[in-house]
Amino acid sequence: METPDYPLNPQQLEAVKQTEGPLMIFAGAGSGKTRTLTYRFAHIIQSKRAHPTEILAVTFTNKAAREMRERIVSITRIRARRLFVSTFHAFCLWMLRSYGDKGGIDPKFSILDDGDTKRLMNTIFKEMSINSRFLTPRRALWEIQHAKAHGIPPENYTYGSYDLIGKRISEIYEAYERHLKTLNAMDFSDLLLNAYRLLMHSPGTLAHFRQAFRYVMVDEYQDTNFIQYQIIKQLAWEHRNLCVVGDDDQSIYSWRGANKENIRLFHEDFPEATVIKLEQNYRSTKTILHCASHLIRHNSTRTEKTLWTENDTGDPVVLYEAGDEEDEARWVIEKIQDLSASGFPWHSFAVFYRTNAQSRVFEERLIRSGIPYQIFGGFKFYDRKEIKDLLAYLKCLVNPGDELAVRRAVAAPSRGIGKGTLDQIKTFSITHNLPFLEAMGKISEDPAFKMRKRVRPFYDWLMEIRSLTAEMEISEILEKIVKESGYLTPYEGSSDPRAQSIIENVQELISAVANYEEEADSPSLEEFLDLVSLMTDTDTLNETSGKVTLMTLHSAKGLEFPVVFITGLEEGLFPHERSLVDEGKVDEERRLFYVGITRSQKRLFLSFCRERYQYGRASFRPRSRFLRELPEDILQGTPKRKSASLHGSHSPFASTKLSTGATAPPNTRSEAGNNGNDFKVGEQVIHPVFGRGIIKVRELGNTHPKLLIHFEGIGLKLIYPKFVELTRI
DNA sequence: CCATCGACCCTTTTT
DNA sequence: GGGTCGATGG
Ligand SMILES: Nc1ncnc2c1ncn2[C@@H]1O[C@H](COP(=O)(O)OP(=O)(O)OP(=O)(O)O)[C@@H](O)[C@H]1O
Repeated sequence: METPDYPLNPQQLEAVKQTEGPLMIFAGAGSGKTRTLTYRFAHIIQSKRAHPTEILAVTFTNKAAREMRERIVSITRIRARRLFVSTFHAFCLWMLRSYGDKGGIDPKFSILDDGDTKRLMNTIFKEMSINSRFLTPRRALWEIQHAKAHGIPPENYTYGSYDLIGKRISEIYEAYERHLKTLNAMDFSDLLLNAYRLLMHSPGTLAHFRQAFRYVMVDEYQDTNFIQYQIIKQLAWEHRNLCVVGDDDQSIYSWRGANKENIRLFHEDFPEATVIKLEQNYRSTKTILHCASHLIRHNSTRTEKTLWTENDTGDPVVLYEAGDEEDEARWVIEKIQDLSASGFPWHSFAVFYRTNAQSRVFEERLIRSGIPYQIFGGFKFYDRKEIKDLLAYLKCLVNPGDELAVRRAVAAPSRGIGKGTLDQIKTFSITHNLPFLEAMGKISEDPAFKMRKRVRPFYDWLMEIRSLTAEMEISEILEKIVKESGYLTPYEGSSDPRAQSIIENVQELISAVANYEEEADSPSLEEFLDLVSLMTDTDTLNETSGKVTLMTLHSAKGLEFPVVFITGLEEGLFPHERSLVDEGKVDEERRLFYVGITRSQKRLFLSFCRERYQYGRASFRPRSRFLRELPEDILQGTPKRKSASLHGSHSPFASTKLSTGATAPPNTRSEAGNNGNDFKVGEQVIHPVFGRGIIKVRELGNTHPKLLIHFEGIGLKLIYPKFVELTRI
């Protein structure tokens, strides 16, 4: 059967038709890679080459998976009971839960999130009495995650040539693994690593999966790590129907073990592979595309790609030099309002930044302006304390070995069972080789332990709930836990908005559970907890939500928006200072910028700040080197602003046209002014430009105090007395 | 045992 | 500026 009239160009169609044998689709941003992969999946079904469940497609995020699944269903009109389109993590988790017993894995294992692993590592450091400036828990975790991404077990761990520190980390790694085992838990990297081990140690399982998935496809291939590649390689090794899709210029996750080298490995392992290039960009204007291509050429190690578009030239890229982050946010929101007035709906806009910490100012401004927005990254709903507390109860019910969950549940709310008691239970569980919760059970019946009187009621209550899990809905169980534990009691009737929000969040959790039960085929507590563990907030992003989107550049991968703002283009922030030590790392930052630029369909706005508050202190940084790497002819500075808005155009920081090819111009601000410390709220002053005004707010800031001044006939302005000559009346 | 306060480290980026 | 952890006193 031939392809129906899929809306694809000839190269895309070629990739779709080439269903047999290894295939690499290698192409630049916005060239329809994901679209091609989706149609390829559909085509394999429609041409009856395989049953829908015999095709595996791996995506980068759950959201991408969900979208691809929906597209496939709408193209093929199949009734999809279970399509294997998911992230690596979700797929590996599924393998482990359903076939883990073949590799000696207890399928009820818990998944530890970042906070859990951090806390675990802290206790390990205490146990091993490690207190070093060079070896922090954070650092050890980082090393271990890296080792795991490369499939290195503790005994083989080495750290460069620094034997001493390497040996220490290897010991920590070993202890960490031991703890995970007693907890019957895995961290995120374990999901991949243990799935790989399962395949390698259980020939029957490997054979089964090789047969089960006759076609394998991977999106965002450039950001797969070593273990992920080994997994797909193993699955596809015999039938060799492996299609990978990627763009080396968009590799932005090497810091968490992603390995661009996988592109080369693919060619080595599958030398017969066909390579198809896609060269037409369907997403962006000519200007934006030119900007992106010009930038990325500054990277030394990359494969040159042709990328062209039939789209319009479009508007110039706009650069704004902001005084500080408040001014930057002010400018962004002003632009959003302008464009909104000319017909762009709120969800056309995305504001990107390098670090999550930068989001706050934008949020505040958006709230004040009454613009609806959605923010991703940083703090997740499921990271909130009240949510984690309640989920801990549910985890105890599933995995009695999960000491972390039990400890958390016991302490929320506090019920007279403290650290001493819990440590005794811990010791008992080790000496008697029992899961933590069972040790608690034994102790609560043993008269030798005085504290049993306090432990018993809690334990019995938990067991009672556990005995009900079979017959009750999950949401009912959760409600029972909330009610009978008295979790909300301290917050009820409180007028504190914080308490109010805790109650609301708990209610939201209950409805989330109920919602899950309604949607799922065969809901289970275990599956719900899995979904929560793997959920990221980008998964809840909605492109037609009628809201402005705020996110980091990393989260923006794979998305597209009509109007994009890339903010904080300062040396040390973007590229981040942690990357400056290493040319390769700066290249990755540049790719990140490339990814950001290429998310944009119609308009692109860039900005940087002269001054930015970090950790509450001011820092001055020159504009990002990346700005000098953009083509100067399409870049347009925003003309110097004339008063009119709430927060001021501090005249010394007027925007300038970008000057390329030279180092950033020196800071032109005058140091002549008063440093502001001797102005008081309520004082009247005269400003050289705005005239007579009264000081409303004095913000002491560390180095550069700010004054909020109300000027007659003009309104409120933010003034830096250090840079302007203010005269007292 | 637990609530509160202060010291300290922190910030890249996320499945 | 903020969140986490440990010391301290109730
Ligand atoms: N043949 C085509 N005809 C019309 N539109 C297309 C075609 N191919 C791709 N597009 C559109 O171009 C945009 C980019 O496609 P897609 O997201 O698949 O590209 P991509 O290569 O995966 O992008 P990136 O790697 O930058 O995330 C989408 O809006 C898609 O619908």
